[in-house]
Amino acid sequence: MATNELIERLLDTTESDAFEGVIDALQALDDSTFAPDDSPKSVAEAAALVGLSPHTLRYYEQEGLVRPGRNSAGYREYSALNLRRLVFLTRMRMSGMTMQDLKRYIALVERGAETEGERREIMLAQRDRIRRQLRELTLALVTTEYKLRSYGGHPDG
Amino acid sequence: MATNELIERLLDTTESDAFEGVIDALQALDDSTFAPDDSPKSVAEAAALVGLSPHTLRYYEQEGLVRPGRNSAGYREYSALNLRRLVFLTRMRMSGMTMQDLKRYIALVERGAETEGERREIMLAQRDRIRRQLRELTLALVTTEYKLRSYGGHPDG
DNA sequence: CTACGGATTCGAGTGCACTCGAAGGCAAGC
DNA sequence: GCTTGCCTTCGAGTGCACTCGAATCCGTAG
Repeated sequence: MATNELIERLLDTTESDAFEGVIDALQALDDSTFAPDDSPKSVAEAAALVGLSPHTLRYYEQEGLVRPGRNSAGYREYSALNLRRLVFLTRMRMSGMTMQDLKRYIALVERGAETEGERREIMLAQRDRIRRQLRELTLALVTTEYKLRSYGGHPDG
Repeated sequence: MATNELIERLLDTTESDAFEGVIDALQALDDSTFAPDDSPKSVAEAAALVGLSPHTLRYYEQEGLVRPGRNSAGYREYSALNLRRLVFLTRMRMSGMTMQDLKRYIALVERGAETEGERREIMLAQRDRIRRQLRELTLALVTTEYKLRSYGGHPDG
């Protein structure tokens, strides 16, 4: 998977120009991975593409986070744009953003460009949370490495 | 806070010797931070030191994760060893280890040194989970950076 | 002696994010 | 035309990890 390679490059990067380049590359990769063509996807197909269950996708819709179209039989049809939205939602959820905050954010998106300032605030707060989590996770990683090294030594669990 | 500096050094480190050195340094720092002296701590003091609520500490005890002593009045007394255990528990919880797995692990610890092999397996699995999470968080960070850069541009939320 | 903060136990309640089940509709294959 | 399988809606149920409340006990300060 080329994503890993790009992430490695990102983590090694210090100049902000290269950083931006990698971000764009990852975005392009996302688009081709999650929306391989323009044909609308059923709820099952969309779920498989983004790694959620059909149930969860319906739940997200009910909460106002996505609005897929409907075909003549009333079935959901997820466009490439819908899929991009779903990928964004899963990323944010995985990074600990709550459903409530996500609903607030998406409501702003639907209200249009004049809400960008407020959205920016939300994303800045989210970035801080992610950074703090990265720190905590690193600490946890250190702790498990320490445990792994200590077997046969320290007796304190 | 010196922890951050040590983490920076850790993340910049490639030789495994230096890696181990930093791990030990962090462990020593932990010990002095969370058990400043040898006097046993009350449930409120212990909670403040590790950043949990007294309620949660009692809950952990009820689940068999710590066994603080008791004073003559029946109050809990957390020793330095108990505190180390609590720090470990919070680190593992923060990194997404479930209460069930933690209970399993601690039960093995209490059974003594002959369970080290099994404990090692659990910690290896935990390390993998943490690494995966680091990857997911990085992806989420990239996504929020992308959003932050895109305001004024892309119209797709 | 009494008030007070903080300790104890126990079981019940909360919030989050799904997750499921029931009852039924639609379209392709035999 | 009937089965099969995925689709629909709706409300209810689940699992996790706390979190709280009520009733009671302990020890120091005034």
